Formats: sequence, structure tokens, C-alpha cells
Amino acid sequence: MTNVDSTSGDIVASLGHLTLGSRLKRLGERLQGETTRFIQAQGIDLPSSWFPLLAALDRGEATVGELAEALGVSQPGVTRSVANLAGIGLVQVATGDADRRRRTVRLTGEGAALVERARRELWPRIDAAVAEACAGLEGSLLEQVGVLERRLDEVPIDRRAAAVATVPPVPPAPMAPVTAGSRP
Amino acid sequence: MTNVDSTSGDIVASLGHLTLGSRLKRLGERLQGETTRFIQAQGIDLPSSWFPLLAALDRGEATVGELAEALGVSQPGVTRSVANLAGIGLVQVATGDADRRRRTVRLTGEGAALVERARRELWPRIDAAVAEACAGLEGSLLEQVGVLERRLDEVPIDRRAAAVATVPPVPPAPMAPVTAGSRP
DNA sequence: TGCGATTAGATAACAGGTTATATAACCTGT
DNA sequence: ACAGGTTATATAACCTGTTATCTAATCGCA
Repeated sequence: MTNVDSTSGDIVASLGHLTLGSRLKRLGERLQGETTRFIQAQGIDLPSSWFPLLAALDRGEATVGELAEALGVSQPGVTRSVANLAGIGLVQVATGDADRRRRTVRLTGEGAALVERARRELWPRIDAAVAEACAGLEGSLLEQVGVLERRLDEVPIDRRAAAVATVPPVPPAPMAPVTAGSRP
Repeated sequence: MTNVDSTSGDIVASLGHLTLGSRLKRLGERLQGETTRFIQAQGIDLPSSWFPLLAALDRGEATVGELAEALGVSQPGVTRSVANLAGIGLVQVATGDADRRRRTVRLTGEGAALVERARRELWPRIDAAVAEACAGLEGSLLEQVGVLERRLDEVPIDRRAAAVATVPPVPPAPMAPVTAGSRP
């Protein structure tokens, strides 16, 4: 169970924007952790942080660099995630034949099946739960962060997701392969 | 230099609230990193993440548990930070005499001097820089996060802090908010 | 044709957050 | 008075993000 409670950070609050970085990081970790807990409760033992990569690959194969660009994370981060996913057989990696520096990543059958299932059973409920927690937030970023922290103290994401009554419809099927957006 | 740019996360955006956790975490890390860069440029070699703890201690000594509670971080996190700060002589730790399980942390002279200097020279500018980056953000949390990511792509916190023209007056002991500048 | 610059990815090291668990001190009830 | 539960802290292990740097492949061009 979560042991840290946000209802008492008067010092943090008094420091205002000085601590925004740390607060955002913690809040993000909390969301990830609670989401992962929900996923596990659904019988899938995979950290929530791997799903964006899987979702990206569900649009089609991509190189490491393209994934980093598309997901907005650093290249070493992608390299490590891909290694993890490959290690459990959800993706497979091939060295490019035209340019042998490139490594092309694609979902395996198992990976595609998992994405399919997650898209149907997991993501809509997670999305709904987070959306619910964020619903009606107003004011400055700092204020919204504070309110969200308190709301999660009351009901964490996994409980919200578990309580989603009617599972919303599947989000529309993806289409285009991953392209690294226009170079700025 | 920063290599990740937020202007292309179309996949991330399409996943909506599913990736909010990861985005918040990255955004927080980015704020911390850029702030630390500014602090270093000012000749102080200390990660920005340690300042909340120092600020808390500037209000008076406290135990590990009280600090965790006040800062909203986990107890092991405080233990580690305190060990780091003690290692460089900014705080000192004493075993409680009434209850010998408790460990009371307080600033050393050097630590207090550093806080004093930071309060004068650093924090107002950091606060102003972050406030400026966040100024006028509107809409849902998700939208605000997106806009903030893009603003930081344009001008990172350390550049904003370095550009703060007139250093605002020293905030009194419980810090007063530093008012933000106008939107870019 | 070959050499220097650039690019893609891998690797290593670090940061700062977490959870789980171990340890030691304290408290309480019989 | 002591056995057992509770509490405060420490320790260990892990996760996922980062930067910095190394290697190998490709490209550009004299």
C-alpha cells in the first residue's frame, strides 16, 4: 500500500514553483505505479510504462531512433525497453539490410495479441480512471497538481479503474506506421 | 544539451491519459535537471532536489519521519538524502536522547549559510523562471503539460532563470510567492 | 579510393523516486 | 517483568528516466 500521503506538504507548498519538478516526478511515478497495480490485478504482469512502446509498434515496425522520437524519450531509454520486451518475446529486432546501423523493431505475434487484449480490456479503463481523477481540475498547473495529489490520496488509480462500470468502446484502430515527425 | 524534443509525440498524445504518468515523470525530471544546471552555473554544485530538504531544516531541526511527512516523500528517500547532505557537511544527525530510535537532523553552520545564500540568490530566480514558464497555462492538466513541454523546448528553465533581470527581494522566512512575469 | 565527419545504436554510470523487509527501540498488558 | 506488538529508521533491490561516451556503419568529397 501507498505510505506517502500528500495532505501535509506545507513546506513543499510554501516553496511553490521551486519544488514543481520533484512533485511532478513523484506524481508521475505514482500514476505509473498505481496503473501497474491495476494491470497486474487483471492478470497481466507488465509495467504500465511499456505500453506506449507497444502501442507505437502496433502501428508498424520502427527503428530505435524513430521510437525515441515518436515517444519523446531518450534513445538509451528506448534501447533498454526494447531489450526488455525482446527478452520476454513481445518484440523482435532485426538489423536493417540497407543501413546496417539501424535496428528495426516489430511486434511478435504474442506482442500483437497482448496489445489487442490491452486495447480492449485495459486501456479504456485506465484512460477513464485517469480522466476521472483529472476531471474538472482548474487553475494553475501548481494548483491542479495539488488537487490531483489529494484526489489520489482518497482513491488511487487502480481502485478507480477497477470501478469503471461499463467498459467504453475500443479506441479506433491505428493506421499509419510510425514516422518520426518532421525534423524541427 | 537536451536531446529530446517534445514536438513530435503524436503517439504519446494519441494515447491520452494512458501516458500521463510517464509524461509527468519526464517533465519533472526535466525541470529538476534544468534547474540544477542553473544552480551549477551559479557556482553551487548541488542538485536542485536537495533544496527542499534544506529549506525544511531551515525551519528548525526535524526527525527523518517528520521530514518525510513534511516533504511528502518516502522515508527511505529522506534517509538517503540526509546521508548525502551529511556526507558533505551540510547537516548533522543526532540520535534522540528521549527516544533513541529517532534521528534528529539539523543544519550545520555551513548548511545554514548555504540556505541563506540560496534564498537570496537562487530561489527567487528559479521560482520566477518556473512561474514564467507556467504563466497563463490554461485548460486540462493534459493540455497544460503539453504546452509546458513545448515552452521548455523553446527556452529551458536555466536560460529563463539566467535571464531574470532584477532579482526579486528576499522572501521572508515562510517564503512569499514570487509573482510571475507575463506570458511569452 | 580513402579519409574525416556524421549518424545510429549500445553501453555505462548516475539520479532520485519507489516498495519490501530487516533491525532496534519503545510500549503495553497480563 | 517480559512477550508481543508497534514504531522509527536503515538497508536492499528495483524502476525508469537521464547524460556522456564508445563503436560501427555510412556518407561526402577531394
